[in-house]
Amino acid sequence: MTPRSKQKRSTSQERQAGLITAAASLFAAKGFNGTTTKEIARAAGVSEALVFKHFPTKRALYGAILAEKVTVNELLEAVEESAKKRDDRRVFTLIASFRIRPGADSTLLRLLLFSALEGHELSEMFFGKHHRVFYDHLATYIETRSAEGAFRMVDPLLAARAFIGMVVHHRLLHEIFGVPMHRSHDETVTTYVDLFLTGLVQQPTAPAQRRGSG
Amino acid sequence: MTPRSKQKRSTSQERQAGLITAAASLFAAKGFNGTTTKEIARAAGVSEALVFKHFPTKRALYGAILAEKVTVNELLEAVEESAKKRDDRRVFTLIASFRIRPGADSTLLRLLLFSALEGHELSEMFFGKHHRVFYDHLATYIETRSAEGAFRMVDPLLAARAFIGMVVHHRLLHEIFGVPMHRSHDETVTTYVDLFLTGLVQQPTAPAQRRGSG
DNA sequence: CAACGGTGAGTAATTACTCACTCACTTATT
DNA sequence: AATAAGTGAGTGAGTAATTACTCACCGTTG
Repeated sequence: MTPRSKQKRSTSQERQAGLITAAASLFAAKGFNGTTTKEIARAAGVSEALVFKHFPTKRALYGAILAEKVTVNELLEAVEESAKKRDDRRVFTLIASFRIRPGADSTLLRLLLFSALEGHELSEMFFGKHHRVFYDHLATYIETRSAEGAFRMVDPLLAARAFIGMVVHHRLLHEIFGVPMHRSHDETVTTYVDLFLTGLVQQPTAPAQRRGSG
Repeated sequence: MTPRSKQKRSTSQERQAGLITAAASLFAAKGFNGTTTKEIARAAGVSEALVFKHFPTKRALYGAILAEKVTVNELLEAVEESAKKRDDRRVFTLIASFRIRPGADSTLLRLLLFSALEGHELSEMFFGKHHRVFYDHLATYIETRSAEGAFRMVDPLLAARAFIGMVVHHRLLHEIFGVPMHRSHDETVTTYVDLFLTGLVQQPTAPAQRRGSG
C-alpha cells in the first residue's frame, strides 16, 4: 500500500468529510437557499457532479451536516462533577464559559438558526442535541437545589432557560449581530453568573439593621 | 375623489403598502433567498411586473420593509414613567411583558434574524431600532439605580443585556424553535423579573441571625 | 388625450441535477 | 511477469426548470 507518491484520489469517506466541512461553512454563512451546489463543489475542490455522487440531493447533504454536528458530552460530565459537590457557582460558570468561550466558532450557532428559520426537518433534532440537553440538565439541578433549600422555589425549567438565555443571547449579539464585547470573557461570565445567582437588587450587608417590612 | 363604486385600481401608496405587507410575511417565513418575486406578486394579488414598477429590485423591496418596520416608542414612554417613580419591578415587567406579550407575531423577530444571518446591509439599522434602544435605555436606568445604592454595582450594559437576553431567548424558543410555553404569560414574566432582581439563591429571611462572612 | 395603474409575454442568467464518459488502481487469468 | 477485466473516483457538458427583471402594450380615469 502506502501510496506515498502523490495520491490523486481520495477515499469515499475522505471526500464525504471534505464535502461536509466545505458545505457546512457555506450553509452557515449563507443559509441553505443562499448556497449553490457549484459553490460547495468549488470549496471542496471537486466537480459539481461528484457532489451528487455522494449525496443524492442538496438537501440530503444539508441533513448529513446537521446529523453529524452533534457533540456536547464533555461539558456535561464536568458539570456533573461540580453538581455533586453542590458548587453552584461553578456549575453555572462552567455552562456559561462553555457557551461564551472565545474560540468557539459561530458555525454551529448560525447553522442552528438557519435550520430553524428555514424550517428544516432535522432542525428540531439539531436543537435537541445542542440545547435541550442543557435545559434539562440545568433544570434538574435547580430543582434539586430548590428542594434542598439552597435555591428559591421557582419553576426550574424557566429558571434554566433564563440563565441559558442570558448566555445564548450574549453569543447572538456578538456572533450574529456583530455587537462588540466590551468586557473580557471572564468578566462577562462572572457578571452573568453573579447576576443570576444573587440578583440585581442590593442585598443588605449589615442585617443587624431592621429590614423595612412595608 | 372618492372612487366609491368599485375601485379597480389602487393608488400607488396602497399598492406599495400591500406589497410590503405581503412581502414582509413571506420574507419572514422563508428568508430573502427563499422567497421569489412571483410569490410576492401572487400574495399581493398583482402581476409580477407591477412589483418592479414599485421597487426597482427585489432587494430594494426588502430594504423598504426593514426601513418601515420601526415602531417601539409607546413602550419606552411607559417605561420612562415607571422609571421616574423608581418602580424597579414595574420597569422590568413592562419590558418583559412587551416582548413576551401573547399576541406578538413572530414576523419582526424572524425578519430580524434572517436579515442578520443573511447579512443584509440594513440589518444593523433594523437591529438598532428594535433592540439597541432597549439596552441603552435599560442600561441607563440600571446605572442610575446602582449609583443610588438600590442596585449592586455591575456593568450596566451587561446587566441590561442579561435581562433582555432572558426574555428574547424565551421568544426565540417559543417562536422560532417551537418550544411550548408551559407557563402562562404572566407567570413567565413574573418569574423572569423576580429572578433577575433578586437572584436564584435563597436569601435569609430572618436577618437577626449573624451572616457568615467567609 | 395623457397619465398612470396594470399586465402577458418575454429574456438572459442561474439553478439543481443527470449522463456518458475517462482515468487510476486492484484483482484474476494466463 | 504480462495482460485482461473490473471497480469506483472523478468529470465536462449538458438539461429542464426557475430566477430576477424588462418591455411593449392595454384600459381606466381625471
